Amino acid sequence: MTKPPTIKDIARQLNISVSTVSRAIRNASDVNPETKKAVLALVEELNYQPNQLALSLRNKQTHTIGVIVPNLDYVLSMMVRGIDEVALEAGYTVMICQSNESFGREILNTRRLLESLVDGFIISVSSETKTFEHFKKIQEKEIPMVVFDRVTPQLKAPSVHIDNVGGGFQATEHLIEQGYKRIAILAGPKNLDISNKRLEGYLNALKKHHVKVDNDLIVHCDFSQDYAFFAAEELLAMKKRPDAIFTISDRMAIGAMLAIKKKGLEMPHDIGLVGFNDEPILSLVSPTISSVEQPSFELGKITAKLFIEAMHNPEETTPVEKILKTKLYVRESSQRILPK
Amino acid sequence: MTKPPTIKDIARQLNISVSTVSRAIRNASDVNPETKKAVLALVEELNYQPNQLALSLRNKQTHTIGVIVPNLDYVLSMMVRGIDEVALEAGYTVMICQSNESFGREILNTRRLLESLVDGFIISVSSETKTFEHFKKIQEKEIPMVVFDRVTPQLKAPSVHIDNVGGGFQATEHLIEQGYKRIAILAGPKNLDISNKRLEGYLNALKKHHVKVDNDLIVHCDFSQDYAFFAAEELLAMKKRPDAIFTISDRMAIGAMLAIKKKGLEMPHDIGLVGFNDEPILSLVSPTISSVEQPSFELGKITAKLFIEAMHNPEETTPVEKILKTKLYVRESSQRILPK
DNA sequence: AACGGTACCGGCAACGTTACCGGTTTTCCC
DNA sequence: GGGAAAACCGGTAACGTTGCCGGTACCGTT
Repeated sequence: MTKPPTIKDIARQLNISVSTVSRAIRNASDVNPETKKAVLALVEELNYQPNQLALSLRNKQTHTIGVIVPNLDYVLSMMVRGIDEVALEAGYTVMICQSNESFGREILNTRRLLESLVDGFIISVSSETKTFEHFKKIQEKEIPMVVFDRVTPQLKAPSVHIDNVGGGFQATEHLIEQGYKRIAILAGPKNLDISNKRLEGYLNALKKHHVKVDNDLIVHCDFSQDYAFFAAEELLAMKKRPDAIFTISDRMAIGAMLAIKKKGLEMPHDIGLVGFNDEPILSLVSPTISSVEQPSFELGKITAKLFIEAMHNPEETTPVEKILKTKLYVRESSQRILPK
Repeated sequence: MTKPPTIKDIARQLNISVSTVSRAIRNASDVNPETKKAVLALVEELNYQPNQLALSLRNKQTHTIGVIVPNLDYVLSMMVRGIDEVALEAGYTVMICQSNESFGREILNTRRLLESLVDGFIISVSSETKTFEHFKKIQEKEIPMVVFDRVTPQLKAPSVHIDNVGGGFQATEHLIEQGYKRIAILAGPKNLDISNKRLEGYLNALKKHHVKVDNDLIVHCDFSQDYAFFAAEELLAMKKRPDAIFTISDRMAIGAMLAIKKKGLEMPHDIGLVGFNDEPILSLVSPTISSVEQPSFELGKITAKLFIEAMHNPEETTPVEKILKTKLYVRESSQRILPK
């Protein structure tokens, strides 16, 4: 285990002081070109690499960003790739932690990353999270933080997310326009803002088109396919069953699709279905499923850019909020009226 | 920006030396119980957290593992979750870097992680990677390293992977037993060991059952669905077209499926299809697609465990190699003969 | 010859922590 | 009561780096 060379080794071999070596390596000023050349030559020869730990200790920054995500499903892993892309470019290394949708795990991750002295946080909250004390700690220490995708009004921080209200509206209005009358929504956990917003969009669309809201058609369950399946089964077992379902995620849409098939109903004739996220799988199943697309990769990139900005203007007064537009992709599952 | 409290602050407030504080905090020995109590009380009050950077600098270890993966698709993100799980338990923080299947990016990631002075590496190589100098650098520095999933004989290191030969064999033998005569294989890039091994299993199965190898039925393409689609189209356009296709990934199986449907062929009657990975999507498409399952989450956990072992026995002579069994899931796409 | 300026360099302290050594006081035992 | 051991504590150096300050040598100017 030959220890890596340090600035001291170079100084010793060249019979000069460490200060001079240090200066030679970065700051051209105040150092004889000859000396500098000698130092750089030796740097090359010994393959000297500055010790980042020592630098971090001295400069009080680690050039590391802590990213906390609830999971690494299709959407989030795209977003993470976007974050990674931009961060790497800007000289940051990213530490990705998965909370696995667990509140406890999220707290642990936060603590670990704080201990690692990351320069900042990029966060998407877990579905279990209802209190935000662990994140407040970050803010108390005045460490930059940006939330993305799963944001929450309870956390005053710069945020990047899609227009969830708009997305919910797009999906619902589309179903209305296709002539569906009893449109149900499979929403997520009630504490998740992302779910509430999509629900809000759903309600907005109903209101705009003077459709009466039926609370029996609003169902909350968790994001998993299985839960969505059971929830959809219950919906379909109602006396006056819905003739369309809007699910706020594609995973749930798959669950709903399975329930619909099991019940023997035909899409889009008997019932319409629209999901959210536009995962590739939707064009592979039969019938293909309509969905609201969000620009995941782009969103990740924008988040990282915003973070880096926030990093450089530490004292921004009003937290920025960036909202990205969604786009509805209409497929077989909801298209009763063919476009002319 | 109130600076976090240090051991010095505590010492000053209690009028004792930093050495004593340091001892009080971890090593019970050589410190008066009274003093210790006072220190711990103040630790609590000030909410003191040891500075990991300083610790790392001193102890020459960062308790951080660098993980490099080519992407975060279904299989790899499961594996990463397994790694994360075990590492976190053992007190390590994980830095996940995606190479995006790019050789250059992989090198950059390696360098960055080396600079970050991670305690070790857990690596799955990109599909572009043909030379391994960048990883050799890790070994020269005698930093522990474990490779997983996408391993390569060119890299002498402890490794964890599935039995790729066995998996390829299972899939192919199954197709033979179902009565398919001209079985094609869609393999991956030629430099990927993982692909070559599955191909080897394919050849083994043919040999065992005295089926003649037809080189026209062995096609190499990259892992993407689109490429697989085109490759499958070409296969199906042959004069003597294959009556079964084994693809070494599910993404490719999807591509092949689309080509088969476009051609108007029926699975499993006209043609059989078996994929690899057993992604959930396979049971959602129609027909459902058979596939070779690998225990991804488990594999990740085992990898991390092996890494931690390697960490503690730095001078292991023979690199361990752990091989996990695969399991074939037979679905509609390949089941011509119904089980009795 | 005296002075000011510049080019170059080295020493010290500091970032936060701990290992090691040496010192003082107390306790214990014969 | 003397000596040894135990209990407790503080100072120093070190991990690798850089900012700051002060110092020397040389040059050109008056």
